[in-house]
Amino acid sequence: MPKIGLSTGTKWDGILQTRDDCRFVIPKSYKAGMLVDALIFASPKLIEYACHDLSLDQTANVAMLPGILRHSLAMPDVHQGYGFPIGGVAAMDTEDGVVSPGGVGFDINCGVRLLMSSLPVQEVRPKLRQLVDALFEAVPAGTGSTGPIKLNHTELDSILRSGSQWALEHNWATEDDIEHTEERGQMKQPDPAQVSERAKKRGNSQLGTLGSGNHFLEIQYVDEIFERPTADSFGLFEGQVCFMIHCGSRGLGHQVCTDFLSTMGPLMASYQITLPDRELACCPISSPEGARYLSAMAAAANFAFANRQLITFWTRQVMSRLFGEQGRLKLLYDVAHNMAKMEKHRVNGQQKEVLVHRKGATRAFPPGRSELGGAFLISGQPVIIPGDMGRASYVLVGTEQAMEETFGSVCHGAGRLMSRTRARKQRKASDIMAELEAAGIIAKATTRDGLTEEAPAAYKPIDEVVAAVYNAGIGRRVARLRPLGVIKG
DNA sequence: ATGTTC
Repeated sequence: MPKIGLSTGTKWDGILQTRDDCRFVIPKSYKAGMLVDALIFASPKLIEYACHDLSLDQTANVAMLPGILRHSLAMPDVHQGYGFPIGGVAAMDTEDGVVSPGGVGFDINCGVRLLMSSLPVQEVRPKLRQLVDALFEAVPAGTGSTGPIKLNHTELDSILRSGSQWALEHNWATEDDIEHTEERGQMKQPDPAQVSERAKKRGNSQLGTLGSGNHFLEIQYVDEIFERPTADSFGLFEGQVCFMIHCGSRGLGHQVCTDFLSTMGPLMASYQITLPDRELACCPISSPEGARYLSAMAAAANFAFANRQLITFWTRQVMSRLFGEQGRLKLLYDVAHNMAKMEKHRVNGQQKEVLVHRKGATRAFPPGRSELGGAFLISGQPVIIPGDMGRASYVLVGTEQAMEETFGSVCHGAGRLMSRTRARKQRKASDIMAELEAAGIIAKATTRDGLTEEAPAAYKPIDEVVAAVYNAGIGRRVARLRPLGVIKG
């Protein structure tokens, strides 16, 4: 079997077949225990990147999980994560398959939304510094940051049950926001009783906060439209100022993941599950523990939807103060990047319900899928792909090809190229800030590390990641956005 | 990602 050019020093030394320009395969014969092939979407350059960490080993390991259907999938932004790679997709048979907290990730329902203004970039630039300062003031950011809302137990449970719907009841959201959020901002079958007291304690002061790491609030403008009719139907136009919010379920979701990893790990032997990596802790979907995790995950996901909705509200308040009626913001869409969901897919010629784990991957449904309401039923689902703070972000749209190959999924971002430690050592925060300013981008972060670890050079080139997606036909480009200002944790 | 080692 052909091996592709693996330079010395790469960590991956296994079998990797090149199927075409954007598809690479690790056959199940590679390693005992693999139940299906691993299929990686990439380019010759991006697959090289994936060979430099544990991405491919992890993608092969996921192919060993009981009940996995079709392929263990990796997106072009893949990089190593906890057990599963980030940029991984795995769909499980609901009868004999497993659910794995590591297949969702620590930040349950980490996700991203795009708010559209009606303002052209030239009208915002004169007030850009003021806008960045006001947003930095209005949106709590950073590790352990807390917000102005203190929730009692009853209210927190209400958020865990209702997500964005709770925000609507308190006038933090509009009906239009709900219609433009995946799952209408309310995952089905949440159970607050499955969320530990410790998780609730961590979450009860963190609603409406950004957090740290790769989370951000960015001011952007539409730089290029690739598909005009779709852009028109989404409400996107050249020069338009937009706001991208990227964050998740904060300490609450993190604790839910931690709790269930320690619950499931010791139980695997009793379910006769043997896997090569303890980070792949899992239980059958049909087991009590599997069901409990899914209902706790749904509750944490609802917290994340409400969290992004509150940050939306703070952003609208600032825009209204600075631009009045002109500063109105409409939500294009809100997508989850870290989630396991029950969905109907065609497998081996028949429609069946499967559990799709997406970890650092975005649902990308085509026109006609019943989950999509209103205009998206005709256009297909908007897919929002953040890049890095210096280059670009994208809006894509879902395709039928994705349903056939990736259970309706695409990448979730650029994907890290270097570790946080390496990124920190490589550049000074003041240099990155100066470079961004020279490019007309104003960045404001709570810590210097927040900037160095998230420097553009720490990420893969988003243009190439997105090119791999549309070359494979699993998503189409609608618009590219450029950064103007960024708030970091 | 994360009260960045209960």
